[in-house]
Amino acid sequence: MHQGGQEPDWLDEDEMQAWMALVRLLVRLPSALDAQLRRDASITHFEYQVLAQLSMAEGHTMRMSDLAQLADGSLSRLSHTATRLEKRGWISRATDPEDGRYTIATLTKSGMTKMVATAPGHVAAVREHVFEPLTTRQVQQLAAIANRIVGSIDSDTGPA
Amino acid sequence: MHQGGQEPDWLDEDEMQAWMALVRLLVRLPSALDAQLRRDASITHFEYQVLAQLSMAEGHTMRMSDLAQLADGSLSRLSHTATRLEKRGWISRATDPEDGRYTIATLTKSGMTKMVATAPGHVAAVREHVFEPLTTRQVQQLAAIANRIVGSIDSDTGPA
DNA sequence: CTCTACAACTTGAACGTTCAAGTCATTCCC
DNA sequence: GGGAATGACTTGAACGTTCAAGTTGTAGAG
Repeated sequence: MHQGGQEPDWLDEDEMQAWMALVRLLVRLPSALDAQLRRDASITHFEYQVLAQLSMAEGHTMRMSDLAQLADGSLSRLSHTATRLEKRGWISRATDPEDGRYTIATLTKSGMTKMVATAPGHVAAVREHVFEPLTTRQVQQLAAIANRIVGSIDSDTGPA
Repeated sequence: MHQGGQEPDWLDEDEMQAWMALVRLLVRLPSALDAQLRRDASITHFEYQVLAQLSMAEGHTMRMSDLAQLADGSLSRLSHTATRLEKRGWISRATDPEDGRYTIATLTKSGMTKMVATAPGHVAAVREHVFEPLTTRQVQQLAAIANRIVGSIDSDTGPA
């Protein structure tokens, strides 16, 4: 808010250009990736993330709260999403026998099949729009930049 | 399974790390900026973009279709948004007298006041989360990277 | 052992976006 | 000049996310 140095009220020309480019990226890339998943798999990017995290977990099982964090979403959002995924038969939920407060989500066999069918197309889209247009060096730069920005947001609000 | 040619099926470790960092950025930065605008100005980021574009236009006036493109949204989305902004008294719409197919949106005096009150806080948030955590060099890199990725998306779908 | 506090969900309503029509004005072509 | 084609919106319903309760389960204090 008030770093010691100078904080002009507006952005200079270079900053403005970078900012507009970033806004376009923030709008277009998510919508392009969402569009591919909706078109080819009738699934949301967030739903994909949920299924993907489960498919990578031990026993294809995870607590809802851990899953929410890994998939970058609120618990409420995950709960609604889980309801939908359950209706489609891709996951199931059960109370954690070791602690009744937790709910454990499990990827079903059908859900795993869905992932196997969906992942290659999605990875291809990511590759096409992110890794193909960039040099190896730019990919490293991007990772560093993204981590820096997210770090700044985390230190502002809940770092958890 | 992979290594066949230039397109392996999965991402290697560096790519995976970069990809996860990017996804986090794509989720967290928009929501952080939206949150600031909602909290301090009861306005959406898209609504802000619309008002900002109008405030920068000649005569604070623009065709809906041009506005939709500059604000990176569909015409339908802009139309709904315009209805809301009109109800709040920040813009007005009128048929283009030179061509009845177009609709011209104009920022009202009250809308300009809103912008003047809202912009500094939003710019501060952008500065805090984007420019402060990055070096000048990283800002340049980010702009180049964003343009590359958006270019790839544009060349795939509608370049317009 | 009960009472309070808290954490992990779940739910329903409100909100914004998308999608698929639908309306209206202009242009093109015969 | 009439009729199809095109482009610029607008509208309403469906969908997903957020926000504000509400429920349930456990731990901790007394």
